[in-house]
This record gives sequence, structure tokens and C-alpha cells, in this order.
Amino acid sequence: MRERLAVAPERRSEAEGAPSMGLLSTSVGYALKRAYLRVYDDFLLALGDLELRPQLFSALSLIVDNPGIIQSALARVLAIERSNIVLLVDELDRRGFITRNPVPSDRRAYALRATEAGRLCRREAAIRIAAHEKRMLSRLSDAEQRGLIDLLARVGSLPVEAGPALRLSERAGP
Amino acid sequence: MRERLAVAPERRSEAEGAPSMGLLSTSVGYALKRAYLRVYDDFLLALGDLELRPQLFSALSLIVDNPGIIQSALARVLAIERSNIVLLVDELDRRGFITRNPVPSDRRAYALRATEAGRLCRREAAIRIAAHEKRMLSRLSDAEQRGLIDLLARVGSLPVEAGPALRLSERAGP
DNA sequence: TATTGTTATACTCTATAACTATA
DNA sequence: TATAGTTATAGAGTATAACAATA
Repeated sequence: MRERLAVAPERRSEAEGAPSMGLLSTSVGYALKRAYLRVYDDFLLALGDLELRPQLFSALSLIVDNPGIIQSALARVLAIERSNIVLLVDELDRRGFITRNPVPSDRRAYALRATEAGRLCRREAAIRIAAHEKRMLSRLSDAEQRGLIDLLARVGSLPVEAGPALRLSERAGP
Repeated sequence: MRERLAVAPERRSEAEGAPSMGLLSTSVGYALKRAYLRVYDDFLLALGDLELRPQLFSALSLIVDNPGIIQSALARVLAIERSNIVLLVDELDRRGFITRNPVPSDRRAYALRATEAGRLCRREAAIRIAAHEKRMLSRLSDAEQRGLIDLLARVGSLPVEAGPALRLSERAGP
């Protein structure tokens, strides 16, 4: 007798009813993936007409919040390679959302700064993202919502900043 | 006075210290992405020499748990397109982990079944995944670990099966 | 008409490697 | 020697559209 599993024993016979998720139903990794994909889809829906994909928003948002940041630092914060920052920054620049400014103390680097258009776009996107996230978390109680982001930050090794979560949605009002 | 944000006011001046995550630090979507990427990386590390990518494992695991399942049903359960199942199943077939069997009642469909090699591979992978997930969740208390998968399943619209989470890791023993 | 499996194709996100100009 | 930005390229994962065979 092998494969003695708690879920979905092999004698489920010939797959008539709804298929069982089997081992996958106990995997945090798989649950993470499914949640991520669902949220990602709804994000695109919410921001579709702004033409802001998630990383484009992330990059813009970080530049707004850290005026003068250089590309390498942006890559480190976003935990992606420098080479992948280039096209993101190119696009933000081309669309007039940011400027690349020479850094007197280091002629290799460019200081990134959001333009007025960039700040406005980020502001509009943040409002929609607040509504989007509220929608995604509608199945969770307030306490659960606050807990989730903290748990995720710890799993993802993200720095956890002080204060309540979901401030994003709390500034969605007028 | 615009952009009145709780986090990372623009007067942070010239990005000297560690950059702030700003709005991103309150976004569940972003936390989800970071957690997902970290877990994904460690998954590849844990299963690297088995040459099992996450979706390859997912597909194999579902076929083991649902003998006779057809490709369309597999696609529905995994929430991906039928066309993307083809290459996954091709690879599992080519590597001798599953067989495609004609379905007498529907000559369009193939019933998928794991071979002995497929079951053994899934078993070995499950053991390593248990250790991998334990590692990923090491920053969380037992109660938090149990809570996380439930929260994620609800965010991801996954069917939540009864019973405690983390059974996967509990069968990692001898 | 609808569904099953399939092929072709494209797009996003990410990584690696190699280059240049500076430091 | 190391770092900042860049370019080129590759791979995984996903999606859409169209097709033949079958229901």
C-alpha cells in the first residue's frame, strides 16, 4: 500500500465528479500562486485604461515616494535586475511621467524624479488600486485583511513598516 | 498641498538613506507578488534536480490524485487554458510519468493516468516540497501558518477543503 | 453548435551575459 | 576592481485565435 495520503486517495476511481485538488489543496505555494494570479488579473482590469501594468505602477510609485532615486537603487528595492529597470524607466520617461537627471557627484548615475503628470497618474492609479484591493479582500474580515499583508510581508521577506495595513484604501475617499 | 500621503512624504528629499516602499508597503497585491516570487525561487531550488517546475508538479500531482482525468478538466482545475496543458502533458508523457488512454465514451478525449514512475516522482517531490514550505513559513507561528493558507485560498477563490492545513509537511516523516 | 485536443503565435516578466563609462 | 546604465538574448508562463475530429 503506497501513496497513503489524507486527501484524494487513488481509489477515487475514474474521475467522474469534480476533480480533487489533492495535495495541492494543502500547499501554501499553490494557494499563493492562485491568489496572486487572481489579484493580478483584477489589477489589470482596474488599471487597464491607464496602461499601467503592475511593475510600471510599482516603479512610478517608488519614484514618486523617493525623488532622486537612481536606477540601481530602484532595482534593489523592487528585487529585480538592473537590466529590467531600463525598459520600465524608458517607458515612464517616454510617457512624460518621470525625468532622468544627471547626478553631479556620480556621472554614471541618473536621479529619477516624477513629473506633475507622473504624480497625477500615480494618484489616480492609487485610488483605483484601493478599490481593487478592497474587492479582492472582500471575503476577509477586517482583522483578517490586516493580518494577511503582515503574514505575506514576512513570507516575502519584505520590510514591515509600522502602522495599520490598508492605508491605501483608506485614502480612497474624496 | 497635493499627494498628502501617510507614508513617505515627498519631502524625503534626495533619496539618501534606504529608499521607502511608500504606498507599496500597504498593498496586498505587491506583498502577494513578493511572497510568491520568493516561494517560487525556493521551490525551484528544492526540486531543481528533479526537473519539476511548479506547474509540471501541479499537473502530475493532479493526475496522480485524479486518475482518468481528461486534459480539459485538468485545465479547468489549474485555471489555465487548454492549449497550455498540451505541452505540460506532452512532457510528462515523454518522461514516462503518465499515459494518455483513449476514452471509449468520447473519442475526442484522452484519460490521463500516472505511471509507477510518475507516482514515485510525485512522492519524492511532495517530500521535498513539504520541507521547502516549512522553510518558507519559518517566520510564522503554527497558528499563523494555518491561517495563511486559508486566507490565501479565499483570496484566490480556491475551494477550501476541510481539515488542518499543512498536512503536506506532516507526511514528510519516514 | 459546442467541446477536445492541438498548433501557432505573441506578450509579460524575469534572468544572464557582455559591453561602456565612470568610480 | 567594482558599480551604473545599457543592450541583446533567452526562458517560463500565460493568453488568443484558428483548426480538425468528434459530440
